[in-house]
Amino acid sequence: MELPNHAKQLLLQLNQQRAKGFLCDVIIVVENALFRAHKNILAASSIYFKSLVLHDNLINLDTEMVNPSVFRQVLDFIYTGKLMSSSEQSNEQNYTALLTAASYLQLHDLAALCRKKLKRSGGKSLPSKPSTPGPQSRSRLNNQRLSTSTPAGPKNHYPPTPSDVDQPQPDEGLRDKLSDDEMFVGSSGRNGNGGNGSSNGNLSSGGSAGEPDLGLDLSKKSPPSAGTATDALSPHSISQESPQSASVSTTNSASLDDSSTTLPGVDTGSEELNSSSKASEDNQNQPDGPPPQKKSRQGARKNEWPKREASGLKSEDHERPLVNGVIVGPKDGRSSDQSFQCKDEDEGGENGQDHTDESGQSDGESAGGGGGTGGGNHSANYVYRQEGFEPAFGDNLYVCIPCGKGFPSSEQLNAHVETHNEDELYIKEEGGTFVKEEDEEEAEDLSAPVGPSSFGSEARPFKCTVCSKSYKDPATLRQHEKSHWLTRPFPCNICGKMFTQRGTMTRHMRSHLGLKPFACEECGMRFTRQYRLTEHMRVHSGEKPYECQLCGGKFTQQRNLISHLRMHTSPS
DNA sequence: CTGGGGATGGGGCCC
DNA sequence: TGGGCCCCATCCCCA
Repeated sequence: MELPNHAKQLLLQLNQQRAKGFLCDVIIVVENALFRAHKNILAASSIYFKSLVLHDNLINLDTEMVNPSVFRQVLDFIYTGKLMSSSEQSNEQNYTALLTAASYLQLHDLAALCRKKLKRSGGKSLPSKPSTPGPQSRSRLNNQRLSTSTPAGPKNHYPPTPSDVDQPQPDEGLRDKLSDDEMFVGSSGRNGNGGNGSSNGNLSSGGSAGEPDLGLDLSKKSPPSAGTATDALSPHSISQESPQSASVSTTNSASLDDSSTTLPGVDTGSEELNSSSKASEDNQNQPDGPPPQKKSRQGARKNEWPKREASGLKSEDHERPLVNGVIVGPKDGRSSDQSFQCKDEDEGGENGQDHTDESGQSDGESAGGGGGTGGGNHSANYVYRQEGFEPAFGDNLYVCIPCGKGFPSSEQLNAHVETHNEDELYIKEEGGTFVKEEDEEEAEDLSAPVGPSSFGSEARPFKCTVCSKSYKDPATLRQHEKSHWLTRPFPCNICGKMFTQRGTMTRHMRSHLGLKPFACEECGMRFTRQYRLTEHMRVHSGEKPYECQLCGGKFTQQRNLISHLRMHTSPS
């Protein structure tokens, strides 16, 4: 007994879900375009994707290898098995580009298809050896850097180089990768920065030089997580997607919707951590008992950040995956960053979901991209609309989210986006919100009592003309002066929040993505920053280096000492 | 119920 | 650019 149309129907459904962003759990960034998709689907169609989605919910593709238009076709192909030709370019060009992309992405069927097409059309332009573009090698470097801790061989790079991908043995890049991931398993290197290898160098591929926003290497050391990697990546396992690989998403289960929790029997193995993942995880890790945490507190804690995120995403939307909707920048106010607002473009996708779709095809109503609207905040999200998914925009498939304008080409969108950034650069002075910072002095004395504390009084010849703070070197002064600017040059690509320092912004991005590279060996808890881990380790060691001079109370953290001191000093 | 303490998250900023 | 440390905010637990 076999349903003849089963596969087809299934694909159809999936494609419709993609159209609505329903259950989409990964965003692929291509230049300024964002595509949403399902990890499982991507992983099932390409080993390369498989390795990427393993640790990341945001994937940045090398723009030298694929552009938004091409990627749209690629994605369509993945979800439909059909090649929709692009009207923008000559067919041959298009197939050439597609072939390059397919090779890069290790979509071998698609590549073969393109080759066939090209051959048929006389294809001498067959790009059998796409030249190695700069960014590519950049990302490769990056990946090597990222995975320095892994012994994986010299070819330890993620985005396979073109020469790799075009090899007949497609799995080569993967194999390298495999070893990477295997290294994650139980590799608890951590601490001294030892552990963890790569994950996505791809985020850094960033495309054409000088693309400040996208070329982020957010993962830096990626989580030693993914105990799952081993089998998830076994070369032949594509079709037998193990539950583990399905569950991997590690980096950000926070952003996965509950579907991710529907993988009960999943033995996450050492996959630990996933600090953000739900309670079920604890059980998975410790099938026969409570989690190792000494305090239930920690168990509870584990949920914290997902919780926050969820709360930010509107409670009605129960854990709607962050990536599912495009997240729009917070309005203002400091803590606003903690409450991302999820664009509800796909309302129907989640609750009202399916249904609506039967009729048809990919013409669902509201599309992936996110309602274009933007509602006037400074989001920096730019979505490339997936064809057919958003009739409202007609031919203008490239839509700028902040203002909702559509553009017929990525170039035009890019140009437009530029103007946004500039605007944002010079606006943003709005009342009051952007304040804070100078409240540090008072606390200073409080924290003084103990701790390694501060300020030697070396020469600080570089003085800020605005606030007269002084610094040892001009670079620091420059950096400081930025804090006086009315503008913040570094926008978060996901929520649009602006930052004065790139580093702060990338760190912030990590929190979106749930990248928590630093894991505690004792309890598996994970952190976004080394410092946090250090701090946390005192919980286990019992060390309490901070002592209150007034009452002798000891604290593991300086900040707690400070708040304690407030208690002493506050009138009440 | 409340306040204090423990613990964690995120942003700013200096080095 | 990344690390480290500061800050505030917040959550949870417990007395």
